[in-house]
Amino acid sequence: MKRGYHHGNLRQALVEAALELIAAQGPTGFTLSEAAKAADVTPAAVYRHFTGRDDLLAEVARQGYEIFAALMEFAFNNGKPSALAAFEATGRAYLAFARKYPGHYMAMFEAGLNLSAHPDLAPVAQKARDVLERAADHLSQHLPADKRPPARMFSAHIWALSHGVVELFMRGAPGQKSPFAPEDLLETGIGIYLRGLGLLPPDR
Amino acid sequence: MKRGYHHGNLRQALVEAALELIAAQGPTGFTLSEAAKAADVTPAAVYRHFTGRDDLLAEVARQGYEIFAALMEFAFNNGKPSALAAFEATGRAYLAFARKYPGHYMAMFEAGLNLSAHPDLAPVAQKARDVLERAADHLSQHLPADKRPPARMFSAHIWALSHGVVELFMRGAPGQKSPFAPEDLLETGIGIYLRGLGLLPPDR
DNA sequence: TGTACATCAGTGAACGCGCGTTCACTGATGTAC
DNA sequence: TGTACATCAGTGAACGCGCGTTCACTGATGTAC
Repeated sequence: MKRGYHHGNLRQALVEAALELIAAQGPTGFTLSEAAKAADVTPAAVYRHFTGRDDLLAEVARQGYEIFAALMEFAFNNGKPSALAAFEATGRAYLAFARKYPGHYMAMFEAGLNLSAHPDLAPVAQKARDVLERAADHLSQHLPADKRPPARMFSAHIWALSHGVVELFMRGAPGQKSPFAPEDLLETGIGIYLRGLGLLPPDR
Repeated sequence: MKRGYHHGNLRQALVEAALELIAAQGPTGFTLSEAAKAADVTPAAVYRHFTGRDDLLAEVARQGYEIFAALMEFAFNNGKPSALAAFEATGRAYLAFARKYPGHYMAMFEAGLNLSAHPDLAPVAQKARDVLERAADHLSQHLPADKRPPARMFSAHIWALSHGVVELFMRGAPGQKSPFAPEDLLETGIGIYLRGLGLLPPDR
């Protein structure tokens, strides 16, 4: 790490400290003072880089959406090799993101951030949502127009299923254990759903 | 309300004050002191009825699971008039519960309570889960045994979808609005899923 | 019915704590000459 | 290359706040006689 002015890159160091705290204690357990401490810095120093606690939290979420959108985009891969394969890849990418970037995920979806209160946040969040919707739209082109559900509804179903799987079965829900791996749960769930749409052959 | 000893029924009054606070500010925004204040009582009075903040929160969740299980049981109605109708009714009941009892719902699913740390909580939570699983099991009897997914997986899919719909599309997610009513989203989602299982005719 | 007593729900004051935030400051870094 | 100066990232002390929790208490209620 290059040491530049004083600390070097305190801004990013704070973001990373926040990430670990959020991953460990949830978005509400995260504290400006603790993040400062983890970055070996006085709490007051945080105010050189962020307007306050909320702003730091929002930056964590923003970086999360950035990574998330990129990951989904990569998985979608412009609908190649096939609309179906690309769609299933985005589903897997959703879960992979939640697993690999728990701090980001929690900041994005469990912090209750007001998107419109943070102008930097809304567009990148929308961008992430758009990828999934695009994948759904591509795929639904393979359906006869009269039995085609709106792509936004289609993608909302998958988003909801994925989010539910993460929240209920991936978090080490204390005192409760899932009999299935989240990845399997999502994969089979999406499979059944796509069969229901006529996008997969009816037989298993 | 019958006025009994001193306050009457402070224990339940505190639970109800907590419910409103949780519904308004989320489970982590809930505060023992505020709940006491809302019940017109000193914070110290709470300790006559609960061992502390966590215990009060857990009681809110416990009552929630109680209501939830009863509601699901009622909707399931022992699989009548048909396994399919009963199953769909439980799905609707899930969402209805989340909408009607937001404070309970949040305490149950968003507070991150450690089920095993609160011995009263685990059995009633399990009871609620069992209803949905029973509904799934009934329904899956209508499938040929070789294409029948395990009932627990089946019910996990529906649970995850329902939970995701609540979290993403029912909460007045600030700065973000859903194009679909959560109820519609869940109903269509379950419909497609059941068609995928061969439990509904393939055509719309 | 009346009185003396026991119970115990709720009080009020106090505690230590960590929080987010502010402010005047200092001293390391970057830059102009 | 050396010096004087400007910048500004981070410090350290302080603040007011609300939190959960404790404790000795008080006084309304219930009960025994």
